[in-house]
Amino acid sequence: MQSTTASPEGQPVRARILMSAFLEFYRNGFQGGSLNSIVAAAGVTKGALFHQFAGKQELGYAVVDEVIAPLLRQRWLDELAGSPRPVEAIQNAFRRYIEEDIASGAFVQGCPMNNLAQEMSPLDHGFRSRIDSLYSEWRSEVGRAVRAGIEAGSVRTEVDPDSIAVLIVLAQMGIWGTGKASQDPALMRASGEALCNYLQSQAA
Amino acid sequence: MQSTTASPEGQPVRARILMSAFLEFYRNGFQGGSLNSIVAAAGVTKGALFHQFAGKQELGYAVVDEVIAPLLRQRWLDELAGSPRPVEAIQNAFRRYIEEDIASGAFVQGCPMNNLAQEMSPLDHGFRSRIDSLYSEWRSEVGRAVRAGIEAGSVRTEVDPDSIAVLIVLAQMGIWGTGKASQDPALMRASGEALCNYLQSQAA
Amino acid sequence: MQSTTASPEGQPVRARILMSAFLEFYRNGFQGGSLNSIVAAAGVTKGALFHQFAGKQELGYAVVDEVIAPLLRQRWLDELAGSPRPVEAIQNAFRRYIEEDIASGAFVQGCPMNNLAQEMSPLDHGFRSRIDSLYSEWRSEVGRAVRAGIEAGSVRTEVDPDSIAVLIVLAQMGIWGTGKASQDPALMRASGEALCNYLQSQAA
Amino acid sequence: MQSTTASPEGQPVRARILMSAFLEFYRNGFQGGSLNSIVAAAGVTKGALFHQFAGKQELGYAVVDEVIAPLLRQRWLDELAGSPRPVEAIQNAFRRYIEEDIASGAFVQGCPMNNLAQEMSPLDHGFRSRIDSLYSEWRSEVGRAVRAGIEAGSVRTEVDPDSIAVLIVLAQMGIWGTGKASQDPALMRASGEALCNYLQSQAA
DNA sequence: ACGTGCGGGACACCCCGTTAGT
DNA sequence: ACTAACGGGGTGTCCCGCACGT
Repeated sequence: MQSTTASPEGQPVRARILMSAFLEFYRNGFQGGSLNSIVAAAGVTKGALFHQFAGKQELGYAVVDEVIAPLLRQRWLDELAGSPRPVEAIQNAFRRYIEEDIASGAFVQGCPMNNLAQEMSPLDHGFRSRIDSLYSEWRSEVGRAVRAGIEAGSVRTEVDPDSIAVLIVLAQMGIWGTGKASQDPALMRASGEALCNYLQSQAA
Repeated sequence: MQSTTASPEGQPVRARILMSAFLEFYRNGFQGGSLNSIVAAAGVTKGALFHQFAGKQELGYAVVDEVIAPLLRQRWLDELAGSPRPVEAIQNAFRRYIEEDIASGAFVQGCPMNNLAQEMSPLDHGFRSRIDSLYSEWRSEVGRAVRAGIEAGSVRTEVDPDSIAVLIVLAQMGIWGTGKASQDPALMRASGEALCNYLQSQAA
Repeated sequence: MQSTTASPEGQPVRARILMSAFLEFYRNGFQGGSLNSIVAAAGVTKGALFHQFAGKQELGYAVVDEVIAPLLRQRWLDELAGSPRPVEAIQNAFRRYIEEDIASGAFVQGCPMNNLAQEMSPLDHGFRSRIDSLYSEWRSEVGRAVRAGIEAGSVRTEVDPDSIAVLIVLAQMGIWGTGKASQDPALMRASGEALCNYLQSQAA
Repeated sequence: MQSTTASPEGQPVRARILMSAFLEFYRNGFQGGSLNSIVAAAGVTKGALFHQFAGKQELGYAVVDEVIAPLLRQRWLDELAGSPRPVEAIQNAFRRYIEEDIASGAFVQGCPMNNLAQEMSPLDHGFRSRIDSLYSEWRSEVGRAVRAGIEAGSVRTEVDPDSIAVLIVLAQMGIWGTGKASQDPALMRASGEALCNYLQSQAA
């Protein structure tokens, strides 16, 4: 029944706040992000924010759970699920998202999940455990896909699926971190290709 | 009678402020770090800080130039300089620092340079250009060492030195980022080994 | 089907709110007390509260009228009504309630009526007039009882009933105030005994 | 040396803040008092307040230590110190201050020390211990004066000095509490006289 | 009769910078 | 070279009250 009554801008208030918060934290970090900016951008009041979330911390947690996690699954995990050729799927994903983020300019802001991980992991257990779970899920999905690829014959039998999974997630951090620090599209592309070349050597 | 007069604690004022600032920013980030905490930890007053540095921003720049840059060179670049076997040297460095940081517990705070890079690159050009220069220097040194290794016969001739350099720096970001996000020593070790195995495959 | 429908917890909503409000204001004062805490403790929503009471102020008035006033009459006035030996009755009441409040620990919170009187009298006429009426009633009842005691021969004929009444109510404020400020049961007992000794000197 | 540089209004900033805070807390209680009102009345900024006091709590403690305690000693303790006729001295003090507070209208605000004691004792140990110490000092001084009166022959030898001291402090709470709750000068005078009559019966 | 979502504003905190003085 | 007092302003928190809806 949801008394959300479709607000003026057409989105329910809670979703508007979450989206604004995601963007604000993406741009300025969690600690640097301002609730005033968030409510202003969302077109709502502080009262509405405080009604929906117990405070800045809970809002941050909700951003991870309700915005970042779905984004991760949509971008990286879903298409990996049933693929018999995981190496190609991963290469394609890297190449596609690198180009997308360069085209949109988003690459200079890095990866939203990694940004939060690097900023908040040592400071707040709630953030750390949520984000660590997502990275674990990511590694686990890659491992499963690689194992499937070995069975399907598209991946060499000697490779260690868990080791590859660790390296891929690690490389995603590093590639987007490099793009953010250098703001150099060419360097970001080179980073992606360095990884893709390594992956190619693991294919059957 | 230069202002380097040894203060009560035995260090000149400017150095004490720099060290406190480095630690504060390492722990709480640049935006989250407090000048009040810094001066309190350094045992000086705000007046002294503002006498030595024009403001928080300039202090941050000085931390990069005068603390982080030397640290980077000492830890990663110096021993790479004349080594005829770069692959081994890099492997050793990774293994040693991973163990050191696990032993000291510092791994949960990540890499100071990467922390600042991820937080400040999109927000402040002064930080970004300084840090990007350091990463460039790093890649350049690795590339030079690999080329030397090829000439010395310790590295296979097919490898692209620049590509390896990109990948190594990228992997350092990713490994320390993984350690920070997971707070799991085993996972950090596994990340390091995944990289070292790859490097091994590039040796002659 | 009046709104007195027994709620889940077995008490009608209005009574539950009043009790929660009484406790909240007793513990944190009227200004410091939070409506959110009250509704949470009562297990109702703010809508219910605002349906029953026009606002915080009216709720406070209702607490005085419907909780504190009955409490006062039950504890101090009822047993005084027909007593021929008022001095003993008052002494007994003081001694009993001092011990009860020490045993329950409530003495560190003082007297609910006096607390509200001291906090709100200069700030809000509605509170002041209600509470002042109760104190007047108290003095009036003590005066009547003392007069009855004089007629019954249990009180010396020289005493001024009104003066005694003033002093007794004043002393109740002072004793519970002393207990609250000192949190020292021995001092509270000594205060009560100092009063009882004085009263004894007024008996025939 | 005091760098207080005699501010525009002629008083050093810290003293102006303390005085404003005392008045604000006297009128609205500690919890109800607003730092904004205090700085506005003192003609200073938030920065100045925060520089002088660590927060609202510390400001409240300083008001007790640096405003209320001296006031207590000046009004009640000093002239009691060497008096050979303590009963008269105390009676005079009560009568004088009751009339003064009625004339100034301050009696409707009660006693500043008792106000804070009743509001904050159960909520904050720092307030409670400070104020309790002052009340203890008061009782101790009255006890000493009564003992001196017994030796000087102005007080009956049977009276218990400690018991009288307890009663006097208790009565001060009660008298000013009564004045505040009733806002009736006649009732406040009657309260004072009831106490003075009792004291008279203790004189030699 | 009562629940939900929300408005608007005040609050204490505390930050970074400056200025007058030593 | 260094200090202390102080200026403004922005932060997250959270409160009381209303307007719907059922």
